[in-house]
Parts: sequence; structure tokens; C-alpha cells
Amino acid sequence: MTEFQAKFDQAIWRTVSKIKPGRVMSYGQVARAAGFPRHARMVSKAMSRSVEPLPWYRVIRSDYTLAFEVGGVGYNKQRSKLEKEGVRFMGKKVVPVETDDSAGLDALLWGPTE
DNA sequence: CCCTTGACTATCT
DNA sequence: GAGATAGCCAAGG
Repeated sequence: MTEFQAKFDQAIWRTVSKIKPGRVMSYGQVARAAGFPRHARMVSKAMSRSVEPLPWYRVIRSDYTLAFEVGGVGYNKQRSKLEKEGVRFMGKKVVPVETDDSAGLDALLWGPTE
């Protein structure tokens, strides 16, 4: 275990554990928030080194797709965990909360129906 | 040292 | 949208 990993891991774990259920963050965002910009590619390693369980499945790519091969074991596991928390998908992509129109688009376009 | 490897990203075609 | 390409950067061979 290098000294870099010791500090990096701590920062990443702290950041990932703060992601709220139903929300997601990209590898790049996590790295940046942890204080290590340009280290997106190392986030996954840090998470896999964690002994304590982390909401690793709430970390996805910047284009809102999952990092695992579609249909693969890892992909299915991550996706089901996310969906269980209410994260919705459109094809291969996660529907961002801010864009989730399930409850608000009609209201935005046509006004409240009540 | 040099080269390859990633649960990555931004930017072109 | 799907590829290709070029950056990115610590680790391990």
C-alpha cells in the first residue's frame, strides 16, 4: 500500500459514502470532490480496496452509463441496486434527477392538473 | 526506465 | 449516436 493510496482511498471513501440514495456521481466528480482532479480512473480501485461496504454502485460514468459491460454480471448487480433505490433508466442511461419528468413535466408544460 | 492497464473523460468525425 | 483519438495518471511487469 503506497502512501498515495492511503490518502487517496480515505478521500474517495469519504466522498462516496456521502452520495445520497437515489442519486449518482461520476468517477470524475467523485475524484474532484475528494480533492484529486484528473484521477477519475483511480476511483474504482480505491472503492474496491474498501473493507467497509460503500455505495459504490452510485458511481457511474460522466455520460450517465454504467461502467460495466451491458448485460454483464457487474452491470446487472449495479443496475438492480440503483433501481431498488428508485433510480430510473432510459435505455443504457440513468435518468438524471433534475431531468426526471415523471412527476413534473406535465405540470411544467400544462400547469397543475389538480 | 519503458510499456501496458484500467469500473475515465472531453472532443472530434 | 457510435467510433476514434488523445489526454489523463498511479501501479505493476
